[in-house]
Amino acid sequence: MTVITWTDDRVEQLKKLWEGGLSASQIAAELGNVTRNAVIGKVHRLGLSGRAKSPSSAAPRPRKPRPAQQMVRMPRPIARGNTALAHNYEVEMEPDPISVDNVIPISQRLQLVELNDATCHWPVGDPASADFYFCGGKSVAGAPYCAHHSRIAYQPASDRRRAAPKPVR
DNA sequence: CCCTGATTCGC
DNA sequence: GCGAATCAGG
Repeated sequence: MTVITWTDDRVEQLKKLWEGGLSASQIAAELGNVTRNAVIGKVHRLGLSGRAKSPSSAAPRPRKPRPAQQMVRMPRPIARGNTALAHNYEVEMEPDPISVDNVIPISQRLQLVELNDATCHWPVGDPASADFYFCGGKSVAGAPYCAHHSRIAYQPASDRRRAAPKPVR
């Protein structure tokens, strides 16, 4: 497939047709092998964008944040109640800096069924283990964790720039 | 919804 | 530099 670019010939024809008042799509059809987007893009690059264009088109466009598909950024896929890990390797959860996990009073510890909006959902220990439990502390408003654990759970971790693969468009 | 040009931005 | 995606307007 011959992929021809903008040869002098085609550019000249483009200019002629454009200034002739033809629309971008018409020009694209005339030239062939190009889309009207390509034509418009080229026209702009050539600097002959302003024809007798509509003033409305020159309307001040503030800026487009262009989130494309807005992607919901979760704080972190922290281990929720039960991920049913078949594997046995060390659960790499954020190690508690102050090691509160070991200090949570047994009386406060909860089983899954005991959790509610007011209790901290922070899992402690191996979910597959019998001594697994949830923190059970007092949940902070808007968070499923107590003040201490929500601080851990919602830590920024890392801001990645644009790691969007986007192989096909 | 069709069209238009305009703009942005990943490639 | 190129052009698809996206936008805003008619």
